[in-house]
Amino acid sequence: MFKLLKTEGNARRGEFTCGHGVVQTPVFMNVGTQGAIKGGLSAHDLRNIHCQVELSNTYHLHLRPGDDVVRQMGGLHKFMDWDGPMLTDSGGFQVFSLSGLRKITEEGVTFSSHLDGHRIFMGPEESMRIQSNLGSDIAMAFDECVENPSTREYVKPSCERTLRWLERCKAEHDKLNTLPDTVNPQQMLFGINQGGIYPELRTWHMDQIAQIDCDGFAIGGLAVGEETQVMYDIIDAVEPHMPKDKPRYLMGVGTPSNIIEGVARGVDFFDCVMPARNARHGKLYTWDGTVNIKNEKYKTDPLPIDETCQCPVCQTYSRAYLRHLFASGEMLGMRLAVMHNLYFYNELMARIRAALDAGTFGEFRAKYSQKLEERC
RNA sequence: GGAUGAGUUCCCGAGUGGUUAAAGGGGGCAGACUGUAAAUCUGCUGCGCGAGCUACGGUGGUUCGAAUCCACCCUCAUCCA
Repeated sequence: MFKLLKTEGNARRGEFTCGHGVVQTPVFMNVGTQGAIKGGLSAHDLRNIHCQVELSNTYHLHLRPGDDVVRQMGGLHKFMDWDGPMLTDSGGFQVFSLSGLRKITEEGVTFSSHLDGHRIFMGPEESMRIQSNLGSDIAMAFDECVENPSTREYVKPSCERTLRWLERCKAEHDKLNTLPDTVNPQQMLFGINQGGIYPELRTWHMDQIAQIDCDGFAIGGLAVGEETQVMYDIIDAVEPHMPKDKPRYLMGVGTPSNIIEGVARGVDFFDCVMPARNARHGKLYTWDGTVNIKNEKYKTDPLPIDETCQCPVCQTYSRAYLRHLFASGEMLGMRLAVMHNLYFYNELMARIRAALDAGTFGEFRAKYSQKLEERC
């Protein structure tokens, strides 16, 4: 259930309710692919850094420990001790990221496991069954995330197939939700728009999937090779074709600037591995721009990562200490860095929402969209 | 006092006459990362803008040419008195 509270231009302030709580949007979902945030964060940590929605992955959890195991353990919420809203990605991104290890047919995708090479077949029905076993609040449709740029000749039949897959996802999802022993009977389904960098394919595909009764719609297949401006242009093209009364999710995006620009274009949900991965690699976010904490200039810097940041890391530790932890390869360094960056992203969304509430998002965008990308 | 072995660029370490500013590590410095096959990957790492200069313990020598060969010296390690 999505409630649109306020708009400013195309930007939307909303409230999304699912089985595990209410989500204030725009929201950034914190990525825990394998049921854990890389860098050593627990669900308890996620609460402390104001995470609203946790995101995990169908393909990875199917491989290990197995969605049957997760189901037996009471579902992913219980398994990882996260009682808040949760979204599971369908495995569609792995069609892109593991492109050397899979084969696509009308029926679905055969992967060679990146762990041991064994064959795994995943089609729309399999993805839905796995996500049903995981018991997430939002299941994503199984799609093909197509690399950019790909030819129109490739993208057109691909997004037509992704449409057929969505129909199959919807049918299977509805069936699974009514089973007496389903893990999360309130699980919702989001459809995914594809169409590469071709506006007419994108809008055609969006019009088609919008006719299927999904709980929300995502724009997928962006930030996978194209220029940033091309991504924005595609969002601008697709947005008018998206239902106003349902949440929109821009998958896998992005930088703080991408998120601000996405909100400005009418997006409600985001997720990205970037803040966590960058954190593990020493790139940290501040309200003045980014910091590479490994740099020599922070060797004796007594200040926190960001003086204005209220996160548990900035309340306690100096840049010099963080730098030392990275230089020494101490895992605490990564853990603290990830905590900070995810807190920053969650705080970014909170400020975006506050600006929307106050009707000052335009000013916020002007002030921060570029700044947050730059080295400070 | 004697016998062996060893001293290479920030460190370890390869290199036994020219293609060697010197393999490979480490360390250091910097960069990349967008629904996570990533605690990963990529550069740079003697000085100088440059012609070039300075470098393989030291000094001298052999040679067209030496980190590599010779002599002596210094230092270190191990063993014997």
